Amino acid sequence: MPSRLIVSRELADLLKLLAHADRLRLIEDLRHGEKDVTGIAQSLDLPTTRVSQHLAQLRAHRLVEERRDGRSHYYRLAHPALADWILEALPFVDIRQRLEDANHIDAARALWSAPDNNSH
Amino acid sequence: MPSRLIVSRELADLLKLLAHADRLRLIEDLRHGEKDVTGIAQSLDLPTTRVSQHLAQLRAHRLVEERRDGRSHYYRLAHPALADWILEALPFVDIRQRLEDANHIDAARALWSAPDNNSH
DNA sequence: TGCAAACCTGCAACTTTTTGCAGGCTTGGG
DNA sequence: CCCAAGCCTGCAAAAAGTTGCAGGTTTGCA
Repeated sequence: MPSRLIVSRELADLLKLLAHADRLRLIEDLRHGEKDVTGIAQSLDLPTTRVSQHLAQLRAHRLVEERRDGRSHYYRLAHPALADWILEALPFVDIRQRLEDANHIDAARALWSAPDNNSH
Repeated sequence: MPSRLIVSRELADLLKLLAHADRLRLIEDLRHGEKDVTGIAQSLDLPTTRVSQHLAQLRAHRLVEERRDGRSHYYRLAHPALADWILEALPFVDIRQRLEDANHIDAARALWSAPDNNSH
């Protein structure tokens, strides 16, 4: 039984789901608590339709959970540890391109880890 | 300055690079040491052309390094820690779909972590 | 009841990736 | 020198992913 093959496909699906700048920012945005679609759209400066489409994908794979209250749909990360795991990839991002400016990643990591301060 | 935006794009590029079943298997295959293109192609059961194309992508992003010896090109992971990081995503793969058969992932993890034994 | 806010989905146009194939380069051996 | 092994790249067809828009649903409020 080709277990390795199956797992690699499923892992690839997960990574594919995460491999989009909007969705990564969205996950980062939900890192410090739930938020409604309009709120996310505003803080990421994206049309709500697009945010909704990204959320639909994340929802289909159970990476986010929804809570409805009135007209608003509040989303939260189903597994916050996944966001932590993503942050651990930052050193590799750095390596991937050039070793010269290894410091701007440190700055970015600080930004991402910090509570939301609207510094896009 | 939109640091967050830049980082999310670069992170997305990295994830995109990894988000392919062949490339994940390839990285896993190199986990226990260097190997030449033909060797990789055989153990993954893929045409050498395809392996070569995947390697070109990984090489372009400095995720693998090359060593030539005679007619063979030997590849190795530039950063083995990245392979470890990938394995840490397996619990999320499991979560992503259904919680019922959480055990087949454990089996797969064992397979992936074990030294190469040709059990595809 | 009527209207608007907040979301969601379907769909078509567009962009990006993947894949196989044809052809090219380099190395080692006869 | 010539051939074959081993690998690489270019290219076009196919597949997959993204995006904006039009239109739909539900909820709250007057």
